[in-house]
Amino acid sequence: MASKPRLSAAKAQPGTAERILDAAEKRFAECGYDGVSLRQITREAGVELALANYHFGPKLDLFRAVVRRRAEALNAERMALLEALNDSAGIEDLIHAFTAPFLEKSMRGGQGWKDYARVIAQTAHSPRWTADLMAAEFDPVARAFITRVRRVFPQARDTEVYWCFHFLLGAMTITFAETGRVDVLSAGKCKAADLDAIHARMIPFLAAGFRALL
Amino acid sequence: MASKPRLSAAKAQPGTAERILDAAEKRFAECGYDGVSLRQITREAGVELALANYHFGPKLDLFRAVVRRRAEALNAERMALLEALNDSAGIEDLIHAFTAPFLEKSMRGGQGWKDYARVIAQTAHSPRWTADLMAAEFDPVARAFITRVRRVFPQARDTEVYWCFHFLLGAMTITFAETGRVDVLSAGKCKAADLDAIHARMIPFLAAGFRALL
DNA sequence: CTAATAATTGAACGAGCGTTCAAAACTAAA
DNA sequence: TTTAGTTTTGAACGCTCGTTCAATTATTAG
Repeated sequence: MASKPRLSAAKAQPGTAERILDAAEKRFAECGYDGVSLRQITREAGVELALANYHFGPKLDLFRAVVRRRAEALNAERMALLEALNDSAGIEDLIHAFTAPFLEKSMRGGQGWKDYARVIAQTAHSPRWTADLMAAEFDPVARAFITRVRRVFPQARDTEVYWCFHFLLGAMTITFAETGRVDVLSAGKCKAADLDAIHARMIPFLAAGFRALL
Repeated sequence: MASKPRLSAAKAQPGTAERILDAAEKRFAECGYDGVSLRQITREAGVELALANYHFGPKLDLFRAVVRRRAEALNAERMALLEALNDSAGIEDLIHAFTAPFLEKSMRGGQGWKDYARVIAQTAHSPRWTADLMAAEFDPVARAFITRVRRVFPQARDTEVYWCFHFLLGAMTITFAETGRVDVLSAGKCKAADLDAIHARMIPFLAAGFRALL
C-alpha cells in the first residue's frame, strides 16, 4: 500500500514503463490523443490498465511523457549542430542543422521514432493544450535557429524571419505526418517513406524561399 | 414514424441542420473529431441530441458533411482560377490561384470559414480514415494545379513537382491551423491572424522554392 | 529471515459515449 | 378538418471511458 510515487525514478524493472510509453506512442501516432484509450494502450503493451495510472498518473501526463521522452536527446543534438556552425555558415547549413536530426531519426531510428514524428506533426497542428507542451519542448531550439538566421541575414526584418520559419515548420511537419497523400497523388512515383529523397529536396527548396524573403 | 430520410434534402426548416453543422465545425476545429461528442455539438447548436443522428446519420457522416459543405464552392472557385490562367502565367500566378481562395475565405469569410480551415488543417495531418475524405474532396484541384505546374516547368521531373507541391501544402496547412505558435515565438510581432501579411510572403517564398527545384 | 517499500493485480466507480426508438408535435396537401 | 408526411422530443440501450483502491506479489535493505 505504498504511497503512489507517480513518476518514481529508479527501481522499476526495466520493462513496464517503457513498454507503456512505446505502446502509447504507437497508438497516439495512429489515432491522436483523443482517439486512443488507456485500455487500448495497456492492452497493446501487455500490461494491466491500472499500471498506466500508477507509472504516469492521468492520461494527459502519459501523453506528456511520450512527447518528452525523445525530445530531450533530439533537441540536444539539434542545438549542438546549431552551435557548432561557424559564422560563415550559410542558410542551407542552418536549415540542415534544424531539420536533419529529426528527419534522420524518423528515417533510420526505427518505428518508435517514426511514430514519435507523427505524434509531433499532429500535435503541432492541434490548437489545444498540446500547443503549450509543444512550445515548452521545442521553442528553445526554434529560438536558437531564428537567432542564427538573423545573423545570416542581418538586414532582414523580424517579421519576415518568423514567416520563413513558419513555412519551414509547415514543410517539415507535413513530411513527418506521412499521410500518404503525395503517394496517392503521384500514383506511387513518390514515396513519403523515402525521407532521404525528401530531405535532399527540402533544403534547397526552403533555402530558396528564405533568400527570396530575407 | 416516417422512415428515416437521413440526408433528406428539401423540407427541413432553414435552421436546424445548418446550426448543427455550424456547431460541429466550431467544435471539430477546437478539439478534433475524437475530442468532441455529439452531445457537446447539439448542446452548442441548441437542439436535441437525437437530431444530429436524424439529419446526418452517425457521427462520422456528420464530420463528412462538415468537410463537404464548404468544399464544393471553394474548389469550384480554385478550379476556375486555375483554368482562367493563360499559358503565359508564371508560377506565382499558379500558387496564387491554388492558395488565395482558401486564405481569402479564412481571412474575411467569417468565423465559420476560419473554423473550417482549422478542421482541414488537422485532418490533413491525421493519418486515418479522414485521409480518404481529404483525397476525395481536394485531389481534383491538386491534380489540376500539378498539371499546370508541369506546363510552366516542362523540363522538371515528376518527382520534384510532387515534392514542391508537398511543401506548398505543408506551408498552407500550418498557416490555416493558427496554433499561435509563431505569435508566441515572435513575442506578438507576427500575428497568425494577419493572413494578408502571410499570403504576401507565402507566394514569393514558395515560388522561389519551386524555381530552385524545377 | 524479516520488515519495509515498490510494483502489480483485479475489480469496481460514476460518467459520458454513440445510437436507437416510440411517441408527440408540427406541417402541408386533399 | 382530416390525413399523410416530416421533424422534434425525451428517454433509454449497451458500452467504453478515465480513475480509484484495497489486496496481492515482487523486490530490496537491515
